[in-house]
Amino acid sequence: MVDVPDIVIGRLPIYLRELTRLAEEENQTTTSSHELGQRLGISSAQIRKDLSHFGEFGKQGTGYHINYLIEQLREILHLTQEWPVALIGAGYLGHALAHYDGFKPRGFVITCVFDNDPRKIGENLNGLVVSDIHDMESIIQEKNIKIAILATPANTAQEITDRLVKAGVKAILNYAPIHLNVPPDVQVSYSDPVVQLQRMTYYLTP
Amino acid sequence: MVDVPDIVIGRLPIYLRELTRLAEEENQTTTSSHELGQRLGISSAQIRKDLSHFGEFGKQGTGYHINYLIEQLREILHLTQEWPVALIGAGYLGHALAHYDGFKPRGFVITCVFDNDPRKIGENLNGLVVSDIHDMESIIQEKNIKIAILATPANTAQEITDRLVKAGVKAILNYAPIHLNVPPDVQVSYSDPVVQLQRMTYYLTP
DNA sequence: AATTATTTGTGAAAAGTTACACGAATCACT
DNA sequence: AGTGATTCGTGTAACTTTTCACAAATAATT
Repeated sequence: MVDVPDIVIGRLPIYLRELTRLAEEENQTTTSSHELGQRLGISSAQIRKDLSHFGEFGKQGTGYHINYLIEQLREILHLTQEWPVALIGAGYLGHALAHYDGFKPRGFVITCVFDNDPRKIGENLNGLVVSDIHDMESIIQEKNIKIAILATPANTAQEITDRLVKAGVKAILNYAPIHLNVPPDVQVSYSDPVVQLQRMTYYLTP
Repeated sequence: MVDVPDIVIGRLPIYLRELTRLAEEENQTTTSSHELGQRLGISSAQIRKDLSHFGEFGKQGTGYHINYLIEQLREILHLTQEWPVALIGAGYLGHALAHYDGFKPRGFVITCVFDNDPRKIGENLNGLVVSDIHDMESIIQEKNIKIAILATPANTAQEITDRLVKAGVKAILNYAPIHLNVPPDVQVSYSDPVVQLQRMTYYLTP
């Protein structure tokens, strides 16, 4: 279990999401690697191989008990605790993230919001008061926050990242359209809509 | 040039983004695969291999002329035209996307916005009037739109996707937390912040 | 009880991706 | 003009990831 490829880890949240759907919307208690793969456009063999890195969760002839597999995946992904998250940036995107109701049921709670714009500081954002970015480090350390969502313009992103890392943050979800330099023990995940659109236009005929 | 791996295509927009930065912010006219790789955390050999799928853009001893390489990448990715984009969903996320000023300079223009909520229809969203989703197909076909951004709740996403595909859309950027089923000639790109966070928590010690 | 149909977990093969390393071209400097 | 330093493009090797295919276990059916 020591050295599971990151590409495998990246699929586990997608399995978890679809399993939750199967349980909640289709009211199923059991599924198979074949059914899950069908629904996700992934081969059944890949799903079985992925899961086999962590143990034996299925039963020949039957498949997987959905609630049990959900529980196992939540443990593997360290989702048995709720993770507090710092949100940096209270612009339109910050608003959208602060109001998103999909975080809580899947393990995350936005706990504080920061901005450097005096007009935004003090604003109430879905129950959270926007704090001065000057206080970012102290609040993050006080609340022992390890995850941040970066929703600022590109020109401040690296500078804020450096401050987040110094404050002890170990995972950053970056919405700014820029590559971030971080130490090897800090995770970064990127979300630049234009990069995603440009990848797709390659396949389109102009 | 016929069969370039998708994983290579996915890196080209990142090269393009960093090259633009080098040109605009660092005022450089020339760079090397080594410098570009350093800045992006990618090996120089990989950058050269990636580019070699499409031609020979560099010069031994010198490297790459940035503006020329940008132009070539824009042609490869079909970014010499501006792409009109339909935005589905005028909630908080729709607002954020409609106000994002990063689309235009990188090749995309949100041209129409749809929602099914009567309170939102008619609303002015950064210069765009929100249309009734009932009119989605006719407007998309009339404007010959091939790209859509899906910013709706999960429970309507597949149904709207089916309608988009019927209307001729060939690329969908999906923010709803759900896998979409589409025909093989339609591209889908996913952006679910929770999936990205969950991938990172695997590496965090709880 | 025996037979047939499912389905898992996995070793081995196949396919895909990345890194290495080097010839060749170019540039900078003496 | 010659020497040394850069840098590209690329064939090959190393590594990673996916697919295949099958024994073993279970369930359903006769």
